[in-house]
Amino acid sequence: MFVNRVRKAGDNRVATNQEKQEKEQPRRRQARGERRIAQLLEAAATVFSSTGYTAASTNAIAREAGVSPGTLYQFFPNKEAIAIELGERLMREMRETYGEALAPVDPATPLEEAVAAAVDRFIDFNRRHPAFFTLMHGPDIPGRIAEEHDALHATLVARVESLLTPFLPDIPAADITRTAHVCVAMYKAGLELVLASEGAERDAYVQELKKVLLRYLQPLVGDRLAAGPTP
Amino acid sequence: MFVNRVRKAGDNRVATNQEKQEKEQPRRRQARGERRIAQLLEAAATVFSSTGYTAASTNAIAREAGVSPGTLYQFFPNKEAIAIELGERLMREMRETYGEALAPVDPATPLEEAVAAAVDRFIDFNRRHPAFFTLMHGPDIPGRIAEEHDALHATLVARVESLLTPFLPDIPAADITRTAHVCVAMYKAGLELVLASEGAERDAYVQELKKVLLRYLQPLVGDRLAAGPTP
DNA sequence: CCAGAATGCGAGCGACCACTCGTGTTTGTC
DNA sequence: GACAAACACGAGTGGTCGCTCGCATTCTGG
Repeated sequence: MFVNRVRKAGDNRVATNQEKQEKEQPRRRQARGERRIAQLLEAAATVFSSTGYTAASTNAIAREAGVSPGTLYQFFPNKEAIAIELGERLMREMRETYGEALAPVDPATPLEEAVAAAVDRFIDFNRRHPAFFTLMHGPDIPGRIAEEHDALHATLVARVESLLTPFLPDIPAADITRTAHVCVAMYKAGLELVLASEGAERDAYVQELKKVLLRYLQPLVGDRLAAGPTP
Repeated sequence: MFVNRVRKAGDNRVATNQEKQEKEQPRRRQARGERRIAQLLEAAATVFSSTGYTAASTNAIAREAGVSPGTLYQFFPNKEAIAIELGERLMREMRETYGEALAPVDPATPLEEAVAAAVDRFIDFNRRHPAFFTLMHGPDIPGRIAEEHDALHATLVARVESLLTPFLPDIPAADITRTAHVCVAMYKAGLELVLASEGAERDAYVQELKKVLLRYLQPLVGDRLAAGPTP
């Protein structure tokens, strides 16, 4: 279903003695440690979003954070763990901030509003956290993050599906699923376009993205409701 | 004294020895060499499309082609050159096969047909050459291929623009350009969806992609048809 | 048929990278 | 203040990768 996932040799996977200790032993962490972790994750976000996951070296992340490589490994067992933790924090923040953004399944809401609101919110989030797009889109991400991405993708599709279903009672479920997949794919492509532009052009692309989604969905909904908000 | 010298040990990056060689002295190549090159490029296409550019090792390409690493470097100065040559050959084939596919600027052609034909042709090409998508889409591609990609992208956008323009005489050029960018972006997203599925599902996605593009463009064209020919 | 060019091989080199380890410093607790 | 644990450092380790080099083999023109 998804693009080529590369789990490549080069992730020198070594079982370390740290892993054994951290099995079920929550390490007593000082405030300084928590600060370092936040600092490292911020640095990682910067480096990841500017070079991608694979090309980002742990030394570069440590340098960006102003610490030594050894310090980095004091808090993360390996490179992948950094990306996973960062991804999880971003996912959590997104869910907290926009958790219910995609689930106003009230069929009274005009489709236009639902689409516009969802697009605006998600674009806003991605604008504020460029690393999120990098982690969830890169073709070079390791297995674990890919799972997270797939989970997020599935959630998105499911939400769109449930958002669509009340509008489309006569359509087979398989068709609705496919339609949802198309919507998400088009949203992602539009997001890329939006993130790559600035200022007025960016806003214009946001409008175009909404147009694409709306016009794609309108004919389906039109069977049931008169197209657009009726005066 | 044999051929290529230069290249001190430790100069792991850029190849400067090619300039002298290929400047005005095309290497006399035997039929066997041409065969090897084709063989290596085919192997590279396989490896690239299955693992991506960065993760693909030159040794893996050589192994896939059934030759030694040294033999590979007999014909290509470095890894990037392999991708560049492969990209150029694919681009050339695409231009030869579908060169004029996107330029039937006959305004009499219904938009629906134009869109459907273009989509079908390009999808067919990408189905037959999976490496093309990998090379032109990967975020991990080196500078030179990125240039190629940008050139192709610009060409695509320009073609779509010129295809659109006769339908939309009243729209500002900037808007048409933006619309073309959106079309190409949506096409790429749809292509990804199509390439990731198979059989009937694949065909269904092709249909959906056409719908997306058509419905996005229809209102623009519709304005014109409704208003009649402009004086 | 035979010089020399083109082709082929594969062990190995240097660079880089993820990650470690011995050692020293700070911090919390008694 | 004493002690241990957490934190910090950075040179070093093993591994992979792009690429090379000396040498063997095959082709081609004269």
